[in-house]
Amino acid sequence: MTLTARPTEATTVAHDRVFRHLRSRIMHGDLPPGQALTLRGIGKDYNVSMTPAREAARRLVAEGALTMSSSGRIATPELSNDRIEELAALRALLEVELASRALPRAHMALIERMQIINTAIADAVQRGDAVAYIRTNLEFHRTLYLRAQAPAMLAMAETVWLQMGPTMRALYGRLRRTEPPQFHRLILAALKAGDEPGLRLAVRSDVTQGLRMLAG
Amino acid sequence: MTLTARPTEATTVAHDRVFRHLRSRIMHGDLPPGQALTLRGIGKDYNVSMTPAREAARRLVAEGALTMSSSGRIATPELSNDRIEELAALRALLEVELASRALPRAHMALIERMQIINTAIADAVQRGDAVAYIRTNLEFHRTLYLRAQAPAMLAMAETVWLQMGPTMRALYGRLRRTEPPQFHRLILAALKAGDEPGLRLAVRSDVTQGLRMLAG
DNA sequence: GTTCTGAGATTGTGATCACATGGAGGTATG
DNA sequence: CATACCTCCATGTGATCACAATCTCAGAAC
Repeated sequence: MTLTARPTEATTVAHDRVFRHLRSRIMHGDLPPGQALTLRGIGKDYNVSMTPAREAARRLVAEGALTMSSSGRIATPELSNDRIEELAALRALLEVELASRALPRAHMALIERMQIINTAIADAVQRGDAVAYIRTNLEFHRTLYLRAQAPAMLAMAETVWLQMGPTMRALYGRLRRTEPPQFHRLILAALKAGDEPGLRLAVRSDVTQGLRMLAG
Repeated sequence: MTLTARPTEATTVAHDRVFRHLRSRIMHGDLPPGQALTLRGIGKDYNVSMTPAREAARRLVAEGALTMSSSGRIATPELSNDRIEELAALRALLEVELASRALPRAHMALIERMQIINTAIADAVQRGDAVAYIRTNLEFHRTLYLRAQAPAMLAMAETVWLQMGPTMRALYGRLRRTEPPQFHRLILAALKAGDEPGLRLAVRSDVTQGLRMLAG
């Protein structure tokens, strides 16, 4: 807690470390849907007692990253098709708005960074690395949305990503993707052209494409 | 977002009871912005130890209903004007969509229920009861949105309400409102007429009116 | 009057424990 | 062979405690 010497690291509190690490794993599809977790197990993984494990679990449940049965057992969520559709609609709503707000502030340096990330996505796809694919894909989006200067909106978008994390991984396995997302090129083109309607369409298409593959 | 409790059964779990009660108080403006809370104090209020109080507080922090300082102290949020604007924009985004989805399913019985709630809002306004005003106003909106069959989206809208709760109360004091929300009449009229564009506009106007008064 | 200091009180954190509940798996019974 | 039952282990819950960090505020120093 008092180790303020390290500049980049915030709090070193145990429950927060557990929370952040677990959150990242879930968001990036490191855990399959329906994966059961136990407080004692989490505690053992991170060398802490049940207390910090419980607090991390609580926060994750509150964010929808984990579900709790009536008896208190915790697991990653198994989403129904309706829920997946709804979350995709939420992504479309939120991310189109975020992209739109970021557009006036998206200069060339940002677009170039996004292009580099896009090549990393292609890498992950070629390696068939689902976790790396999800992580870099979200990084692509987050890089843009950070420019929107809308932290509450970005937090909501991340909450949606979090809820979809385990399912995204399962979906990736079914998609057998061989190429990077086609709509990323459209997003980058619209950004360069300052074309807002085009950007909105491209983002909406990108965030709902997985859904279309699921339904089709 | 909250646990799916069986309709008639009250959960006996302490931390959940604390969580729900505190959440309701915050959402409805029972606490002013910046109000500090302590775990031992919460525990005392609900006759429980620190443990359930901590868990409730964690969940509320995760939902944005409470903020945590770097030293772990918890308090209701004091929102900047930028943040208020952003949350209002989120309300507009989410609630316009929810209303739009509810429209095809909004039959006369629902509209009549909303009209009854609207008179309760007028009541609260006349009595100058801020908490009752906020609660009935949210009930008006929630009654409509429940018909949208979009639980994740509704949960997000509630999260926004939650974050604005304490500030809403403070705003209400400044507004010195004497009449019920004018746009509620437009919402009801659009519902009756099945007028989607009109409904979207009315909802958008309603959820951003407080903001306009703040800025103006 | 203002600022610094330091001691005491307050507060969050994490570990541990007793307890009740629920689930899994084996056994008996049809 | 299937199903009901029962026992034991695993798991979440809540209370309590020791501890460290932090806040508060009275009093001293300038």
